[in-house]
Amino acid sequence: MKPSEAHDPGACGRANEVISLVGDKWSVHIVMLLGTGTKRFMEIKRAVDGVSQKMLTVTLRGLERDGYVSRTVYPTVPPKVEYALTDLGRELLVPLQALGAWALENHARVVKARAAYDIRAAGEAAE
Amino acid sequence: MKPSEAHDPGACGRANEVISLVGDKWSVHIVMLLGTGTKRFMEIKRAVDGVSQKMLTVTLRGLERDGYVSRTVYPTVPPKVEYALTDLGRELLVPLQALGAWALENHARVVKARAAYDIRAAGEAAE
DNA sequence: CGGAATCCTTGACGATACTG
DNA sequence: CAGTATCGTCAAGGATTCCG
Repeated sequence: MKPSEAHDPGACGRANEVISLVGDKWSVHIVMLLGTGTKRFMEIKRAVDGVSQKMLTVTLRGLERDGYVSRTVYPTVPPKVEYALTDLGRELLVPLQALGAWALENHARVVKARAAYDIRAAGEAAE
Repeated sequence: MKPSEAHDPGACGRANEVISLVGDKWSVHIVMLLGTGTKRFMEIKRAVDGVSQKMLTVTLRGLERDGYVSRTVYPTVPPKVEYALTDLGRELLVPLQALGAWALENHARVVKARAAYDIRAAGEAAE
């Protein structure tokens, strides 16, 4: 899609399904993390700070359903479940990391813009 | 943590502030749309299907605060307010469109994976 | 260990009405 | 036209508990 092109509704609808995944706070974390290699459930839980076990389960299910993540159960005692990126997941990692890199590079500018905005807003409120 | 092990907690925290913007369903739509040129409030509302007036206002405020979007008020009657991407916004557009392009290209694979998963799930439930 | 089930709180969002 | 304000709903998500 060229930038000059109009905002195609149909395309955006379809793209949204994938993008909404990025919207899920934890999905991005997990995909990034699994980009570094196969992990077990508890490893992910420890690595992704602040995630509840429920949300982790739900998120992993969603990623598995969408074909980004594979889930392998070893029927041992105690149970052992490994999560890894699929080919699709590894491909998704590319634009995702591009976005992440941009975010890191430009985070300071966003913070600065926010501070400037808040000062302006405070000034107008006082006037 | 080494660069090869991409998931640096501090970095992810900072990156999240920007990525969480992508999480906002409407923000992406709007940034993409404004990528095609300056728009008025009602133009955006009409173009972005399903957005309520309130959410549009809130989202635009957020984008303005973060420095992605500029807001220009013409004190005429009736009022006229124009929204456009800032330099920062246009730069964000790059990784965002990369993600959007990926989403469009691979949407079919996700749908397929989802269908396969659902069939598997149904089968297990029946067994 | 991994996960399912339950309850419960919060805040995100939509609908509506009003203002400049 | 471009908002602001208020209210009600509703589901996402956290805490907890039980199971294989």
